[in-house]
Amino acid sequence: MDKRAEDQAEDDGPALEQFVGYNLKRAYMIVQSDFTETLSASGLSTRLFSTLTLVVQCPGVTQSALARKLGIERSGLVAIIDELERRDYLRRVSVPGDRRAQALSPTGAGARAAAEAIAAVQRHEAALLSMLSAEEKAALLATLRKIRGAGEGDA
Amino acid sequence: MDKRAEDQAEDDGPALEQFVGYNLKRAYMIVQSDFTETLSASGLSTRLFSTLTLVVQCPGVTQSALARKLGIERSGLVAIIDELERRDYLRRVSVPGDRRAQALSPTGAGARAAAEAIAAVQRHEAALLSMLSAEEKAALLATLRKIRGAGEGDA
DNA sequence: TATTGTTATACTCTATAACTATA
DNA sequence: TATAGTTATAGAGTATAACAATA
Repeated sequence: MDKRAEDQAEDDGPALEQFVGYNLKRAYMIVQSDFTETLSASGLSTRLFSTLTLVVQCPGVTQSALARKLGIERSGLVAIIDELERRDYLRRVSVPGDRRAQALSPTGAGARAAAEAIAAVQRHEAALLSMLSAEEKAALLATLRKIRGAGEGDA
Repeated sequence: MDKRAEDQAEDDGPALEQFVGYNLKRAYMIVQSDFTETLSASGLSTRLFSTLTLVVQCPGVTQSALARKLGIERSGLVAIIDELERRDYLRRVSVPGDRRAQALSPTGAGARAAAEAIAAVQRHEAALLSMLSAEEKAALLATLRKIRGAGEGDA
């Protein structure tokens, strides 16, 4: 019995395994790891991917609004936008009515990169979760959205 | 309409919302945030909590085996063990058969702290997820474990 | 006064590489 | 040669606090 098998043979017991939070974290790390690997082909990190995807989806969104959508501070968004602009995936354009704000406008290259990345993630996620039936996957999504509803309203 | 309502009124669309990974991340962040807040009363971080819990549950485990259980590098475990030992929650004890290894032995204070933290997390998690029926929660755990089974075998 | 974008800074978590003492 | 614990170091990712420009 090698070390890996030895670890798995030991029962981690109910203490951690009983928690939704613990299982959520472990499952998330599996999916996140596959996700990161999938994206690395496009040279996109998780942050760049979700930011780019949202900008493509909501062209003209301001940085502050985008930071709220992403659930991060607007100060943290600056470096992400810098990088996406450096890759020519989006541009900061001034907003006519408000000279403080920067609207984010995806370029053609950005839209193409987002579409390709989304397609790749769809393929890889479907393969990774192929052990789940369509019903199971739907039930999982419904439950996860319920949990999100509990916490994201009063955030 | 304030800014928060405005953000929510915009549809984030199918692009990100369709992904299990994205919903897993958002749900995980909700639960993790509640978890961290709950633990802060005991002065425990997530890392300290799960490490201490595992040591209490598997007394005598070595650092290398523990690192594998936690899914982190053994170099990263050193500071965690240092901190738990500093708080007198566990001790490094030499292993008779192998002078390289350090077995981790929980103290009485460590066992008590772990038990209290687990009880607190149980209470808070039950309250946070009170919108889920017992069946829903069981189905969620079963599905999450299936996902874990897919990824943690070949890790 | 409040908000937008920005910078500077620090903190947490984690990984990699190299070292030592053992095996 | 390989493994256990350790150290040093670096890299993400994020948060906080402050600032100038603008509302």
